[in-house]
Amino acid sequence: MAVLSLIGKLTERFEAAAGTDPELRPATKPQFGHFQSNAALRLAKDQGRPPREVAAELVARIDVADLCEPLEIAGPGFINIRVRADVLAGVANDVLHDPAAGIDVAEDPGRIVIDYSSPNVAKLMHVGHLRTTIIGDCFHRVLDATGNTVIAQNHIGDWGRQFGMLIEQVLEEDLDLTGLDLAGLEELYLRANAHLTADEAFADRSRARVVALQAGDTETNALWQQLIDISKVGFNATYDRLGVLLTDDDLAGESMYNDMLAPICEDLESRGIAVVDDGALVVFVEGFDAPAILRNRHGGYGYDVTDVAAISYRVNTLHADRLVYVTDARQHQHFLLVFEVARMAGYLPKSVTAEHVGYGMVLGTDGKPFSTRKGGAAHLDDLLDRAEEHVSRPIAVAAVKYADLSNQLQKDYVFDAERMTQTSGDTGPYLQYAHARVTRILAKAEAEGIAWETITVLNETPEHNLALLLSRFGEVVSGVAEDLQPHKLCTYLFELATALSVFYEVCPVLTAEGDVRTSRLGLCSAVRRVLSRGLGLLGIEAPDHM
RNA sequence: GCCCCCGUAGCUCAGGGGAUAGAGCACCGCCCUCCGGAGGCGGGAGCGCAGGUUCGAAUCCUGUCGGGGGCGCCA
Repeated sequence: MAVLSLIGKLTERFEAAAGTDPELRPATKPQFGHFQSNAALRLAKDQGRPPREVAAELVARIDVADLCEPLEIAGPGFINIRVRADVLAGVANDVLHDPAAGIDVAEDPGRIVIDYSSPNVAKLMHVGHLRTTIIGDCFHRVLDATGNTVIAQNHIGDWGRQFGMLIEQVLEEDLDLTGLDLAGLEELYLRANAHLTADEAFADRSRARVVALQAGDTETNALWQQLIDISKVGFNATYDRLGVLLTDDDLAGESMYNDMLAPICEDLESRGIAVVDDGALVVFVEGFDAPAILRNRHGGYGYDVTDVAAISYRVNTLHADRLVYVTDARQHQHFLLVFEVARMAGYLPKSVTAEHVGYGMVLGTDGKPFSTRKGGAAHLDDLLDRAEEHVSRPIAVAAVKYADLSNQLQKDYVFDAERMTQTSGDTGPYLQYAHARVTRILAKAEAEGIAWETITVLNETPEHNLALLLSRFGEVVSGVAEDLQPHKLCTYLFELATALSVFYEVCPVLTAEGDVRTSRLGLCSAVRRVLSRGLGLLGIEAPDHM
């Protein structure tokens, strides 16, 4: 049984007395106590009475003496709440002993498909893939921790016209693919692309090769499979370096939907949802100026219909009840359009939600799209290399992930390797440090044979602040599971780490005595668990020493 | 031309109806016989602009300016 959050308990009591959601919020200033309610201000409006009078009446009716100090009315009619010290010790103790560290299982856990990462075969992962991979991994962890069944779908680009030219180029060079790695394939890609634009005959052969691939020609498909296998090795090397959850089991490339495309077109056309316009089969959707193009006038299928097919597969075969897409923000309208088409088709029922989480670009410190020092298009590994110029690998990865997740996803963000790897300030390494330091204290206590079991007494303000923060962890995590905004978890963890530093200043742990010492050790232990768990949800390791 | 996203401190970012708008970095001043000072305390400095809704607007609405992006057969 998860810990019922403090704010949850208080809300119940207030609601019982006030008959309305008290909208409890953490107090904006320490002198206002721990929480505040503005309920009286709203009620006063409806009742046409002075707010302070309404507040006074509420205070008289609300029964929270077992949880709080006497309620106070302040300003125009705010009700300020200060939680009793013994209650704070109790909630900290609950977190300490809760195996989930206060994370609640979702009320209505579901099957959630997350579409993320999605690199292209025969190409190295580039800057943009950093964000989708990190963000999707965080969603994966958070949604899993809150009791959902998460199905990752790595929608790799393993189908389409480019394979015609790639395979033709391999045949023409009589290239032995077995000796190549992903970087080698990318070079092949560049050669093929240059060849394509320069040589009409080659372009014709490439088009024919695409047809052969789709027709299942043996030699063509064998080469295609080789390209994919080599690419997978390259992708996995990057995933290992990043420490994300993706495996080959999550691969669900575009090619998977190939056989679904023609039937979908037939289905939609026969029902009058899709129409032929200018030679192409399209779906017009109200509110969108351009239609979705299912099949182009040459009979080829594009990404619109592939994404519709993917929705159908995820709903009908994977039985998802929530679809999450993590791609860059420029594709936002595309996905809204595709969702709408799938709704019109009935492939995406009302009971299934579909969300596109768009993220902004990665910028260099000059404010322009991030590029290599030479000015070229940056690969994902270039970014990690840049961070590793300042700190060792595990810390560099933490720094990059935290920098990515700690601001609002839809905004562009500045990749400043030097700043993000600092161990002071709002950074990943700072949080890792906080975890390492508190771990050290606990280890020392253990080495000295000092045991701690229960948090019984918390008398100092910094202890209260830590306990209050601990009590909020569960709701912060459910919030991220709900609205998919990981920066809120980052902010929370940074506040917790900062509160821990303040605590150290005034509350000696090992040199304290009796219940005070065991309580402080317990508090440290609970904070350590939440830091570790919280970082884990961001996909960041929490080392015991640095 | 239409549509989407974003304008908060010198810089990087939180806050998205509620009290005197917060943090980090940088800068200045204090605090080290102290479990990890990779700290703590204090200081200066800000909601692009104009209307509107509201008891109350950085937050919601409209307009406007600025930046980025998207607009039929690429993904």
